[in-house]
Amino acid sequence: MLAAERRKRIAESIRSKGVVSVTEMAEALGASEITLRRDLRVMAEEGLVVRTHGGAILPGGLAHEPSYSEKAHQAAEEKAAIARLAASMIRPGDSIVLGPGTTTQALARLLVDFPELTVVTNSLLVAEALMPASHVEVIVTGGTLRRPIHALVGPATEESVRTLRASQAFLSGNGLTAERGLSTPSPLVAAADRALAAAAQQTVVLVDHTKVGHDTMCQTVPVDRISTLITDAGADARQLEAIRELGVAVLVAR
Amino acid sequence: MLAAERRKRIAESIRSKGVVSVTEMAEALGASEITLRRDLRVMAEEGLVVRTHGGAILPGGLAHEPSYSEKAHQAAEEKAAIARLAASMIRPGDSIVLGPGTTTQALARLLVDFPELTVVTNSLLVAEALMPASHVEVIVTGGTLRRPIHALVGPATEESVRTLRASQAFLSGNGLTAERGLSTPSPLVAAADRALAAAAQQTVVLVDHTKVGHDTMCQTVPVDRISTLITDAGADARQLEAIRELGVAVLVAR
DNA sequence: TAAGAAATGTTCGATCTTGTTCGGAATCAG
DNA sequence: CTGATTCCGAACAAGATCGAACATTTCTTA
Repeated sequence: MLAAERRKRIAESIRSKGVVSVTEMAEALGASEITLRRDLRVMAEEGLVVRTHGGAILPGGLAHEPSYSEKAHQAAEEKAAIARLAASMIRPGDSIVLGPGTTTQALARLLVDFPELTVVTNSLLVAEALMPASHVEVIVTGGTLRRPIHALVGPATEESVRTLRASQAFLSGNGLTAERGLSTPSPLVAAADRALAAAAQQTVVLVDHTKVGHDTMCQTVPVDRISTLITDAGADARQLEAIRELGVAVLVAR
Repeated sequence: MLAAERRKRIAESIRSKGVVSVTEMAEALGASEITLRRDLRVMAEEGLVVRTHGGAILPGGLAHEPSYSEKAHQAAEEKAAIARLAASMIRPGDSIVLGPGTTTQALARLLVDFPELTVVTNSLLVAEALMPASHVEVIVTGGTLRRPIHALVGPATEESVRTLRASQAFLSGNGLTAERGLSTPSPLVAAADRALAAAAQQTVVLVDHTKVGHDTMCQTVPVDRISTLITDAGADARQLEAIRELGVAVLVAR
């Protein structure tokens, strides 16, 4: 295994998952931990990653430093798989909407080398992730900063999306059921999500299995407004079937 | 085996896998390692590959220039001093505007523990810096992402500031002279800066000494619209005097 | 066929990379 | 707060890779 090849794999892994662990990568690449640490140190000096205890995360500071352990265990692998499947639905020249959330952020990172694309987002994490995507035009909605999700919400957000039209909106949330559709705990976030969905012809919902069957306070998008659902293999089959019967194309990422 | 054929095979291999190893290719092509090294050296001179220890990789893959983070370290001490002085001008309960730039970002970092404050900004770096500032309400303008300065510009930016009013606008720029006022190289950025300044009763300009006396393409704020200038001790005294005579309060941070 | 030129291979000391050990620092669990 | 665990980097040793210089082969040309 060449050093350059190793670093490339590290870069890929960190771009799709947002985080890498020294131990995991050492095992996956068949190298010792000290070698991985040396790689990460070099990459950190080049600004490609930011070193943390036990691994590294993407640079850009916006991703509030998740001390690794926090973020790593939250279904990062599943989210990356969902993001990959979602990315395959996007065509060059499209205009798309990306909502807040770590899954949409993972999707954004996959669009870095995309040729010709316009992305509308209210998520600062998505905007940050698309910073190196030189062929992607990024339009950020205005609004009030909602710290927990690093996104913009409020009347200004809804107003600034009103004049925009996109082909697809990729949204995430905290809960999804067949009865109530996509939901989040905050009314402000829900209103912003609704506005984003209204700006697109199709709404694609990205949620990992931990959210399927859950319901939270505020409905953002009813099921009949969802055209596609992308989730992972761990999702409850009965819920998925119920959602599918309501006319939603349900895709399971692997 | 002809040299040309060998190089062709090397090029094929590197295109499909992204990397080649000297040892592997030597064995696969039945040539010695020194020959492969010579081939790679020639191909590297032609820009077809990038040489690494043990092999070569595709060019451009890891091309990453840390232009921004580099700039952040220039005159960091002076910028911090300017930011401190600027922060002393802000009162609890104020509404202020922060423009793009590393100096305004430094100012934002000083406001983290500020009680009661509303900040309007088009800079993602400022928004990021204010993420932990739990008592500061952050309003981000909409707009198109301008990557080099991590800020939002364009008609949407100007539109979204139109309904806002603040007491002070803290702006930076790439050049400042008595004749032409504050200037930046980009018309889009200049228009955004003008809109920000128009939303505030007073305009405070923050520039370190390296920018005083410089002039760049697009004027953002004429001198008679500047109420206060904050710079550091290295600035040209004659320029400062000329600016002061035009009615600007000139403060020198130490 | 023979001489010269170009490409290729071999040897060898220098350099770079990698892995192991170990003491210290950071983080976590209780 | 404390002890245990994990992670980190320094220093050294082992192995791999490098280029220079020279030897060898292959190709060209007369």
